[in-house]
Amino acid sequence: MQMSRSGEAGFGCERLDAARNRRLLLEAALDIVSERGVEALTMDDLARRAGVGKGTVFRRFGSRAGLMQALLDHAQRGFQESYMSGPAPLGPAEAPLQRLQAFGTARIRALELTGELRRAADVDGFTQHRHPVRVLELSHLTMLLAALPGVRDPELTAYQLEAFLEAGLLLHLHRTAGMSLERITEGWLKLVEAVTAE
Amino acid sequence: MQMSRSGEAGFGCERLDAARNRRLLLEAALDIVSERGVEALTMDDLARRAGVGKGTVFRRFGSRAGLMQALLDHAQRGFQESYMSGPAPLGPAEAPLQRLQAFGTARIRALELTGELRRAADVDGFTQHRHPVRVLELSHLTMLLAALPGVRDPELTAYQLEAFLEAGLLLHLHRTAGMSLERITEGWLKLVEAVTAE
DNA sequence: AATATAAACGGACCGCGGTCCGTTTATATT
DNA sequence: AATATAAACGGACCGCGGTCCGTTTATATT
Repeated sequence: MQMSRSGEAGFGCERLDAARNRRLLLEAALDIVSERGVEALTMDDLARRAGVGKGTVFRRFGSRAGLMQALLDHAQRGFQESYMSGPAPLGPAEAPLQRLQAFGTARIRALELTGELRRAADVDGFTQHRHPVRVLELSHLTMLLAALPGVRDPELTAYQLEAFLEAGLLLHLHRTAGMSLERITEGWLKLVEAVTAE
Repeated sequence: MQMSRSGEAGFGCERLDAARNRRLLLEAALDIVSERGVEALTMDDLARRAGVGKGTVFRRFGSRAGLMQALLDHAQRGFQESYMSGPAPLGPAEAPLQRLQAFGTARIRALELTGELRRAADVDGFTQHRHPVRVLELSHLTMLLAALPGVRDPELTAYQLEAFLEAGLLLHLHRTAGMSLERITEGWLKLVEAVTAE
């Protein structure tokens, strides 16, 4: 009988061909996205570029949103480390209020880079709030808010803050409504001040 | 030569067959949605039920999201009248701060009824912020916020408030995160207080 | 009433995301 | 090395949203 797979610790226990195909697919996806943008990526195209069958793509990532999620996860890894264990003002050396403000400021600054990717990973509309990247950010915001005396319901307040940072909204404010990133950032700072005031 | 159509004043200048088909389609769509839910509505199905060609559906509503928008617009007409010209606390007889609070409270209370419809009308992710229903609500919030002394940037603050009332988020908070409507409403009231405090 | 014409119609068609299931292959076991 | 088997593979297939374009029709004009 075959050993049952552990299933823990990420993808370390994948079969060799599976791991190789994952890598091929992610590389091909990144190529397409950087060449022609997020919208232009189709799953058939991706399968062809990576030299695998279409079924394999869906076996690996579940859906188009899942693939985007994987790309986003990879692209955000540096940011995640920064706000979890990096230097001030994002990291734990800084006071909670300033970390909150720095968090949003960084997110808004990165809008041009990762905005499209985030929006593509959010298409779902319902499960978008369960994506690992978002869940992690949310628990981070909740933790920071819980450390401040003026906040009654840190979890719900975290959702309120995160809602403003949603990629679709920020892109709309910047591109369609024509607001400058400075103005949006200022709005973020004021919002954080407001919800944390005693 | 034929008279050029005015194009103004809604759909009053539609050809008779066009107007009839619009009505047939909206009725059929409402039937399907109330019978089997928003998700179950397909454009082919709708065309068949209404007894028209598929092209006609898209000629009328542009897209699935456009159709949902039309349904939502119809469903929300009463609410729109309430907050624009109805009695207190939603209407103009009440003070701005209380109207703001009543607005969100009403939206949260109506979640079970129109939440799914709103989410379906929002699928786009980018143009969702340009839909007439939302634009109207947004300008209403902006106006109320502009009447309060503590608000520096009413337009941006309106977006921040509206972001929390987004249907996908509220449904997630209520159904997935398990928060009661009372708690969510309380969060809304606190948020309004916070962003309007001097 | 006859006519012209812009508007509306409708269904064949397209490309996409996603599924299904018979085939292949990596790996544990002997 | 041979074997068993669970996992991975891949491409035909499906249903959907959306488009295209030849055909029909409401309506203004004569």
